[in-house]
Amino acid sequence: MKKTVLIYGALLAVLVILLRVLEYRFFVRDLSIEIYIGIIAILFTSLGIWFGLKLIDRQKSKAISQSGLDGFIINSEKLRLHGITERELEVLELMASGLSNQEIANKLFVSLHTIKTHSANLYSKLDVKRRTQAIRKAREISHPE
Amino acid sequence: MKKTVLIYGALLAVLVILLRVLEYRFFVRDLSIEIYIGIIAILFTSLGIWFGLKLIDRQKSKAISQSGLDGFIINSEKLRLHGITERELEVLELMASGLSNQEIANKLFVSLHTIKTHSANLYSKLDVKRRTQAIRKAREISHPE
DNA sequence: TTCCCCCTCATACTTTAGTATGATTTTCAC
DNA sequence: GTGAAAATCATACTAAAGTATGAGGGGGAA
Repeated sequence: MKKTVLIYGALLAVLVILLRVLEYRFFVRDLSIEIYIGIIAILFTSLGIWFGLKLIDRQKSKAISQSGLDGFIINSEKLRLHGITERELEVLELMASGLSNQEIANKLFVSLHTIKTHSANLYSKLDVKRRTQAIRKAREISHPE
Repeated sequence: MKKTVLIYGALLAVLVILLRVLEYRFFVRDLSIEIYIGIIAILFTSLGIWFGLKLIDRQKSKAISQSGLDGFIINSEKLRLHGITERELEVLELMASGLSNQEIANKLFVSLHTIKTHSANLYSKLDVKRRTQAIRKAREISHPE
């Protein structure tokens, strides 16, 4: 956690320095400073959005998993017995809602690779081969009868 | 939606101008430009975070409004209203049971190509892009509420 | 009988999904 | 603070899924 802060701090510093250098190299006070400021603004707004979403996502997943929210498939308790983790559960739910791996990755702010890893683990835990089977099995486990 | 963008854009512009004015009034190029940039960076990072949160909020309400379902027995009648044929229905059911296209093809004694054609037609009739979405949508149509 | 719909099959792609393996980093309990 | 479990990201594949387009045969309705 502290490392993360340091990294972000460093990144920010680097960006600032880089911008400074750019200013001297290319803008040389000739180019309207408004444009310069605009660039900085956009850059850091993006950074902020990304950072904010990352943070929120972390909080959210914790909160959701406890409130037992949302009527979908998932009976967390029963699925947990199969060794399925919190994150895998999230991925499973999004899968069941019809999203592609890429879309899930965007939604959770992680890479496509990560989603693939999660889903692969999920499949082996549920003893299935495909996402459609995983969805089906999860439903069976959650709502037996 | 377009209005929102305009509002935010205007807000951003105002901020930029304000910063520009501030620069002339108080900093007058004496104060180290790094600090100046830093302030801008922090400001816009905050703006970004706030904006990101706004976005998330909107997504969340949408996502929640569309979930909820249960067992999946397909109500042919209702699906037929969407122009889905008998064969397509069969394919859909087998899909929902987690079979691959190849497996479906074997089961129905037709070629893989045929299954792909059926599923493509199915998707366009259900207005979806993937099999998981088709399954979900079919379930929604069959068991509304 | 001719037209239209359904089912079938095909070629030739592009895009996602899934597998195998390895690595780093967090987190949490002991 | 160590160690184990989770989560992340990555490379490099192979295997499915999905898209676009065309085409032939069969059966029912006009």
